[in-house]
Amino acid sequence: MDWSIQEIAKLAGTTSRTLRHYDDIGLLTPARIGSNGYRYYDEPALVRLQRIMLLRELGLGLPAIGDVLDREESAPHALRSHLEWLRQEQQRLARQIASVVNTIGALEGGERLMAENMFDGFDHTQYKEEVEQRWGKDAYAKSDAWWRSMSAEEKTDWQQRVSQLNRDWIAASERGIDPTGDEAQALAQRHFEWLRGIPGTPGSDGQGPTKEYFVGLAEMYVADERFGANYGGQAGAGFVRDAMTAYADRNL
Amino acid sequence: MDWSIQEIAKLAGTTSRTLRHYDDIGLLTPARIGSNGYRYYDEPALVRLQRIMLLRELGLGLPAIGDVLDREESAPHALRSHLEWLRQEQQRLARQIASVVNTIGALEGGERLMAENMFDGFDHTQYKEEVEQRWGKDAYAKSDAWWRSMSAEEKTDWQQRVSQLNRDWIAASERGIDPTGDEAQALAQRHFEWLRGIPGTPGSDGQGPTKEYFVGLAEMYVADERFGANYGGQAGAGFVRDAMTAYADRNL
DNA sequence: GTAAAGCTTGACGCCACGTCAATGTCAAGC
DNA sequence: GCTTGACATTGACGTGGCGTCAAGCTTTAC
Repeated sequence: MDWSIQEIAKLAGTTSRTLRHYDDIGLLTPARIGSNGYRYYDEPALVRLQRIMLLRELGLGLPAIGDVLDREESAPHALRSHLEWLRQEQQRLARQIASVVNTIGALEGGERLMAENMFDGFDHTQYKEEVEQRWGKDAYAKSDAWWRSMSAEEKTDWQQRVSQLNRDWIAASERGIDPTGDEAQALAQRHFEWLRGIPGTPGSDGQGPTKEYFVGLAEMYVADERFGANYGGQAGAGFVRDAMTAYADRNL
Repeated sequence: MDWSIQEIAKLAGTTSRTLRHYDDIGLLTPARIGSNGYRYYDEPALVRLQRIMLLRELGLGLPAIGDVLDREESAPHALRSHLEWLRQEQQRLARQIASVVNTIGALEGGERLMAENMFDGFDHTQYKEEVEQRWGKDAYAKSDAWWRSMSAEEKTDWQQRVSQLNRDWIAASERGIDPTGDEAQALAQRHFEWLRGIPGTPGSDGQGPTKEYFVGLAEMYVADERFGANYGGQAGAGFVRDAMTAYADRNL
């Protein structure tokens, strides 16, 4: 199964021109090229594109992105590092929102503005060098160390656990059992453990995710129907959500 | 009180070159220019710069930003519109995180990727036209309508309420009363009502902010010391946080 | 069979600055 | 008073990541 250049552009929310540019500079070459000269992309290309766009949001230049991707072995463990960045971005946004709310309050109160507060959360580029360092030399220190410390056996074991968890969720929801019952709660527990194992997740180095984070993720499964497809559609996602929130209420 | 070009650049997290560029194109002219030719900026210039940078993050071009700012009357009510955008960005990020978590799970489970899920939350530019429209012609429909529908009297009334609320928070915290007591809870109630009045805030058109949002904001006051300065420093922010969380526990 | 839509390869354009270069100015220390 | 180093000025050129034509071939839809 492969896609035309336009199809992949729409999927990724970019343009065909950009994809051709990426081909030109050798950043993302199509899976195959038809006898007519058309570019066709496959699934691995999609994964690579997702990573390219993540790195672009990070502010990296295209050559730097190429370096990072080519020095890469495992896509998943690099994606974990991306997650960390994304979460920092969320915090930056949160601070920016707070800053604007603050400015509104001050302006409407007719008070003096405190310059330092006004721009909190704004500096988007400040870490640029640090970012280049991290993604260049440092080789994903945290995430990498974590993944590398596993033996090949442990790695496949980890993968199988994820896969099994997904299947078990679907099976449980299809059997129509009680999401607050023991069996579903055991699944929620496993889900919790899985999240804890992802570096960069809040609480991954300690007691595990916070209640808010855990519940928030569960809600997201339902809120976005396409996302819930992983758990066998809307109904499955709802089941997962119910089980997870019940678990959070009791244990977190 | 005014600042040199470098000082203001550091405050805003940008460069002096950018500020000179903004001066060149007439987007942000210094408050005054010394006899030596140096640029000096004052407080209104800072406010304008904050808004410029917000609009830049929106993806607007500099000429468009100039248009928007010059057509502007009230800074606060425009900032409210910005808030809405920022919150949408947060949601986009949340979806992007979910998407990446999803990809990790799928890759490690060795499952097939579903292309539509992979890029959820990525499209950053899709709304560009819509944004230009909104900030151009549409004249901040929601926020504007809300603000304009108020009489002059109501507007000053609103402003005074904000200002008074801030002062009351500080006074209460300095008196050392119990944050869970009736008096502090009344303040939390007023804070709640204020947030409800800000369009774009989750729940602003209904029952008011959700518990999570309310508590999250309270936590932020403490987490970032500079931000808490509005409430009379660390201690004041802690007091506000305690009162707000107690309020949320009981009423939300 | 024809039109509309999509693909190709160039090639030029462009915005928001980065990055020199050459020079003037301010504050601190000797 | 003189030097030094940080910071300011204007001017000009450079550039990254595409957008945007142009001219022509292919595929799809009717």
